Amino acid sequence: MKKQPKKPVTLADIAAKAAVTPMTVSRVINSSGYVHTDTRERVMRVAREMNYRRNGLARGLKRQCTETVGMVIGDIANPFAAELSRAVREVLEEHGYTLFICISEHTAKEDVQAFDSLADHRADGIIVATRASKSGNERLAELIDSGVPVSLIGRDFRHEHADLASADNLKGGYEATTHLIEKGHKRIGFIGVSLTQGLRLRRFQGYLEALKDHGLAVEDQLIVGGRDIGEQMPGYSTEEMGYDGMTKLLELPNRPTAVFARNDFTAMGALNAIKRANLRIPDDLAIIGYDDIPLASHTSPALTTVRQPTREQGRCAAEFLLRRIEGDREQPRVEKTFPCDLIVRESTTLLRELTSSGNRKREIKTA
Amino acid sequence: MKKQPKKPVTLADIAAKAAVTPMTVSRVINSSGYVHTDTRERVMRVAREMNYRRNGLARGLKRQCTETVGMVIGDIANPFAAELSRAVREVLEEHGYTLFICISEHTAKEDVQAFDSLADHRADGIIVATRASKSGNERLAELIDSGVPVSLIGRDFRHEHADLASADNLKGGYEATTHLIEKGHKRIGFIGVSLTQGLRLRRFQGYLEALKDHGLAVEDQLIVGGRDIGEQMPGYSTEEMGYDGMTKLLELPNRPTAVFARNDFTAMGALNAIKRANLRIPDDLAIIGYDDIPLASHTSPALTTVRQPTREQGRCAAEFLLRRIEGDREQPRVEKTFPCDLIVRESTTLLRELTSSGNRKREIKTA
DNA sequence: AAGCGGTCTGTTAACGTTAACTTACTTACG
DNA sequence: CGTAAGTAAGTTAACGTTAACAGACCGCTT
Repeated sequence: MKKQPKKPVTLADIAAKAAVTPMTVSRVINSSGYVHTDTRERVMRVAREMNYRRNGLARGLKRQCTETVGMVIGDIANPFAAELSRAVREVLEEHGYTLFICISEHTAKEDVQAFDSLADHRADGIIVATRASKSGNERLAELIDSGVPVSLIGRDFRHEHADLASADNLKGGYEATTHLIEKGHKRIGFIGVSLTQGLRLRRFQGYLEALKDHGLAVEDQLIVGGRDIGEQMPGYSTEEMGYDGMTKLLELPNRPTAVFARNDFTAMGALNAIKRANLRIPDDLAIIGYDDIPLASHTSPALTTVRQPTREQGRCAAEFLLRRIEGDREQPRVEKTFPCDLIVRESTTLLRELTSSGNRKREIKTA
Repeated sequence: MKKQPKKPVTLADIAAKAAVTPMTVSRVINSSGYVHTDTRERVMRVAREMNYRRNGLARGLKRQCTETVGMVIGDIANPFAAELSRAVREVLEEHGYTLFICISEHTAKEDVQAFDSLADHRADGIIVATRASKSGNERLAELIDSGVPVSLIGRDFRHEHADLASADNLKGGYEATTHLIEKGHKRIGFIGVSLTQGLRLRRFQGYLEALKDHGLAVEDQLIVGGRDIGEQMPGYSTEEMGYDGMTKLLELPNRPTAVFARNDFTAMGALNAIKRANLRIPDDLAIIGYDDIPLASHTSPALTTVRQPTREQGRCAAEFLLRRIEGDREQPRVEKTFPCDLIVRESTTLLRELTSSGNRKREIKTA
């Protein structure tokens, strides 16, 4: 009497065995409507015996919702994205939604693919945490127009009906740079973008603005790394970029005294290059990262960096999305920007500053 | 004549506008069967105009397959898992499948939840890369029994109809330890497990066996870190564990001369603790990690570690799964184990060894 | 001219579930 | 004792798609 495992058990199968109609079984499974206690127990027993699993496809088709949310991120293995997804999941779970994650590997093509997959499989909503791209934005706009609830995290894209949670990376970059300037640095490099591509990166804009506001010149040769070919680079390999970029900077006849790295991984690669060159940090070269990944406090010297409120952004985006899913899909856009915090650690702080405070602005000699 | 964005466009809508039946539209959309060129073009035009998106639920329900595969991983932000998922996706994409990822955060409860979600939404197969747990294994067995194709990566769980790809971490751990022993170390610590929990960790078993085979005693006090409370720890925070563990080891009256860390993050935390204690690596303390994450070659000193063939495992698991999805779901289990490579870098190699080779076995003084 | 294979399109009936409605029986109360 | 409210089921018809089959027409062979 062993059954073929091929065909999954359906409500009808259970109904037959329990001498009721599929509708009654449905009521039992969903605990909705009236069912007599005896019947309920009988049905439940049979369902368990037959190892019933509900069919989400049929259910979703009929009910027009799947209790599922998709999230698109550019790069797994990025502590920032990890924390984001964790926060998103937390919120969704409280509301009974399941999170499915798609990875775009930072390419526009797979970004679009991910949107399509999620939309086609009728996710109730989509959270987008990937970098903007032309084709991605277009497809996104199409989906939003056709009624798919969308919530963005730090993506440079606006739409009337898509909410946005982001960090104030412009200010973060500004403060990081200002921090270095206040330490007396006048020649500050940036690792991780090309000048042309960089304009899309808010923290880089902050860097430029800070230099300008303090009357410092932007030197092309101090801006290194970043490939112009569409940034097809998974974040995890950016330490390579940091190492290479810093190596390039060190070869300059007149090298910078401080460096702002695009993110902490880049900073760690740079850190390594500096050490290999037998230079002292921060005495010979100060360095600042971005994101405050867990490792940042575990390098030596510990990395000065900028923390963005990751959990908050994730939770916020999830809440925005749920409001849209469960409420009016056409409601006007909401946008929330979270402030960033400068986390000062050793990589920008001279040892003597650590003990004696005061006299902050000080000239640091160029090498 | 603007339409309500609420109701998604269906084949019937297109059919009406294009003066054909839904079946014909279906044929056009799927490029199957005969359709006259004129008709095809007309239908395609209308479909594009109306911004049609196919309904994966209805499609999956009717066709009994969703062209979707689910993957469960314990921890996003783990370079190992990232590389795995990348490889899996690669293979799946070649075969027209979409990958959805679920995160279990290393808890059994969410492991089970992820399995359920994927099964309920009728993923065509599931790739499992999480650590084994009792409840997880049970649910997994149920699903496999009821015909869901499952492929495992490095999970300590066997089932007649679930394939397995894994790395030989026992041997990896053995070789790592042997490497240290050959460098003359006699007191070798392990950071990252408790003695009781550790028996599930193959690389730790390798450590124990290597010690035994070389006539070295296992000292309880040299084995630190790892919490007994179900290992609820996301990998990204393991640098904390490395730092704390190493700190504990350094406080011992008779500290080890070498340390094997559970993974590279742990090793990096330990590295940091050693530096803070102003000890030299590897002179005072040699250290070896595991996984060879990209950062491992960018620490200073660069980290000796064990590399597992990550891409290969991912591709293999995906191929196993596809064979099962597209072929006989009841075919006997296939299992493939990949060898690991010891990657010797600076953290276990004395500087003088780097220049002059030879005379490998040498006594290293205890501090 | 009958018949055959190829082309094009339409019809029907599911896939598994559930919203909405209907039926029937029970109890409760003025 | 009639009727309203509550309980416990069953019936019907979708949700959007497609497999399977059935026509209808074409040109081509024999």
